[in-house]
Amino acid sequence: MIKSLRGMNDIMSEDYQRFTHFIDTATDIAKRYGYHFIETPLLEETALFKRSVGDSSDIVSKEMYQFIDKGDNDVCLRPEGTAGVVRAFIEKKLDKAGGTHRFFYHGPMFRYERPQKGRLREFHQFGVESFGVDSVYEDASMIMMVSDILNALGIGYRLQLNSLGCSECMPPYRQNLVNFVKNVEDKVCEDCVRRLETNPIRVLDCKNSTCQTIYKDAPKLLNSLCKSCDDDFTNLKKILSENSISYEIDTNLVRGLDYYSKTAFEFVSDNIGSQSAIAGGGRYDRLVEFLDGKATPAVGFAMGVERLLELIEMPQSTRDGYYMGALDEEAIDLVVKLTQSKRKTHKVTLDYKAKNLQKHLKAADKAEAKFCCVIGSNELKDGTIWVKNLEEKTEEIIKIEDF
RNA sequence: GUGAGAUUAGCUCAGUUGGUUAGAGCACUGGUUUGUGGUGCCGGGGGUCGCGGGUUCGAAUCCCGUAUCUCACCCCA
Repeated sequence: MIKSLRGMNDIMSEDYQRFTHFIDTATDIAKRYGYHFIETPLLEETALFKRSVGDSSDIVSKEMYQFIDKGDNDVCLRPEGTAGVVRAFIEKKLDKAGGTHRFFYHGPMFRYERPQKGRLREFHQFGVESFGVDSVYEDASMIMMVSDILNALGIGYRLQLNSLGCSECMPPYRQNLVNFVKNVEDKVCEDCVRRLETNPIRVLDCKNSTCQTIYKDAPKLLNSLCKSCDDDFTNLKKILSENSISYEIDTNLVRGLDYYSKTAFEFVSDNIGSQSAIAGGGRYDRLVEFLDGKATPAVGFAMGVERLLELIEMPQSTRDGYYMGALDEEAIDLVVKLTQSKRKTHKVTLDYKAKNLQKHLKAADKAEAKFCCVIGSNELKDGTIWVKNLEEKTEEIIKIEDF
């Protein structure tokens, strides 16, 4: 038997209900915030991700579905959504056009990882990107938007906040941190030694308790911010508080992708295991420039759809539409005909076989129909149809032409 | 990529120190109460026990390999 590839799932039945409910809800809210849908290709030039996400990140260095296509191009399946949207933004020359441009997207992403709960090789993200607004109010709006989406879905969360500084204050801080860690290099774990080379800021959220003890005295990013970054961060906290969004400051919160600066945020859930981040994002003012566009401030976030599906409270399903059945063989053709016309306006479940009334009622109940409609020899003779409202338990016999 | 645990019917799971034809509940399906459901009664179909080797007179059960899932690390949404 041929099975689906490791870490790749079929989405159907109840999962699909949840999936579309999430996408519909998030889409609706994104539109209210002024965002427009964008669909970018699943396949992009590998260089795009090397330059945006960063060569040193795990995502690019070991998790990409990368191959040479028949035209000798080095391509890969997208491991995340932002890079493609930024590429499209620049390619359509919206950077030169100026103004603000807001996009949302959703679709599959691919990373060659070891699957576990909340982590798949093909997974789905819903994300938004805002270009051209440098005000921290935009960062706050975006956080409130995520909050709106999660609230609409009945999902509980904690919001963690940090500032990663800008090109002015981050590099000196990074150097300070590297120096600090180098002095204690023999005491920290292997992973941290490796991080020193790849992504030094990452040592801060190392889960090793020995490391954590050592890093208590490490220089703090929030104490090293320049005036502009510090003001923005203070402002952000103020705006969120005024809008009743509660948050916790997490000085160790580091986004995994290279392009983030200033505001970084993560929404986490305590109810889905170790893969607890359900949404993450932040500001990336330098990325458009990195990808050869005209410098444009930008901020965005992405949500992991599969992680959210487990947490969504689904609205109670209600009876809807009609169930049609025949009590006698002779009535089947008429039932089929009536079903066809009823389907122009309503959901109709049709049974092709003649059965007794009890069977039909059971089937109608299972189909979650609101009305059970049957035709037998009596109805056939009188030109009527028997209709029972399964919710109110009322029934009536009506003329075929009035049905 | 590392470590640990799982895998038996469509689903959730039993299965004794290795011993006849591998079970249950739910689901599915047929009959029935002679035209009234979601909650009656009686029956039926459905499993190369994840896959491949090995040990044994005999393997769902023991051993080895492998795939997948789960949990943790790592990473991230």
